[in-house]
Amino acid sequence: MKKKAQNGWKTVDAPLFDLRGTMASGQLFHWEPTEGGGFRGLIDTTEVEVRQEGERLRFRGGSAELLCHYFALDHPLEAIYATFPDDPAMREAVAFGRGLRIVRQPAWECLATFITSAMKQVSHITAMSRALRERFGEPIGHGGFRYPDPARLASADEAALRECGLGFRAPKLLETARWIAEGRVDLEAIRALPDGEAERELCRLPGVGPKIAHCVLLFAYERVKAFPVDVWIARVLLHHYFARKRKKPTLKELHAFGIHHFGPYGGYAQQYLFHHARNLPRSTWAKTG
DNA sequence: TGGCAGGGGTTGA
DNA sequence: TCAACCCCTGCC
Repeated sequence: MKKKAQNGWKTVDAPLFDLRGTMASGQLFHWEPTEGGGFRGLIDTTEVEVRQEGERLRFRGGSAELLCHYFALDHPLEAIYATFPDDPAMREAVAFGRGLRIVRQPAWECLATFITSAMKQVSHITAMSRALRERFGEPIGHGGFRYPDPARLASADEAALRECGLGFRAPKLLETARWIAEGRVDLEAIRALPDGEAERELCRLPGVGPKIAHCVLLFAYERVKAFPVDVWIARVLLHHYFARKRKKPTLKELHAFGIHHFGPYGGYAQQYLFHHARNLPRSTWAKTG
């Protein structure tokens, strides 16, 4: 791991890492692209600007350790790929997304962002995240804002959240923020629970169902086997693995298939399939719905 | 320019 | 199992 300061810029080795792909893979919604082809954002409370130069990251703000941890540069990607099922869909997805990593996100920010994501496209999730930060978050550095903590959102009123574009998600986020601020739910305690129990605890929260619980397990609690099934993954699975089935599987059945078929790093497999699917022509999915 | 369909899900009946 | 929930974006 190399580090070298120059005008505040430092570098760190980042072999087999695709920064742009990771940013665009639907797990992060608050990084702003910069003119130099990089990104500016916050890692929890630390303002960071980062860009990729070959197999290295050039960054300012934060430390090499912080970036390595956040971007999960310690995950053994080649070994993870080796656990994936050897089928055409998976091979194509890995070839397309090589270097994509599942980031270690702060739990509250991850949970709150995914509560706002229901029935929304990436561009709008990004807009809601920005609006919430700017309205309720603490300002940091050069125009950046922290994600508002549960206590801050708990003290907001629903109308203010709706003004951030949340629509019917506003009361859900508000209630969940209150539960956490009041100590009725402890996200760090959930982190320590086994997968099944953690999922059940998350699903108690208003606005959290199986899909969002699986996203939090995967993106915040590093449960790399967790397998969120959203409409994109459902499309992929139906298209590649259930095309000949007469009876269309339910979401629950698709989830069970995903957990079983994709192995110990199912969450990684899911992320590669998702990222690949979203970048295929729309006509690919015309028949699968 | 305006109108309309539909979207990365949850929930309650 | 299914409609309702907000509202913004993209498309015609």
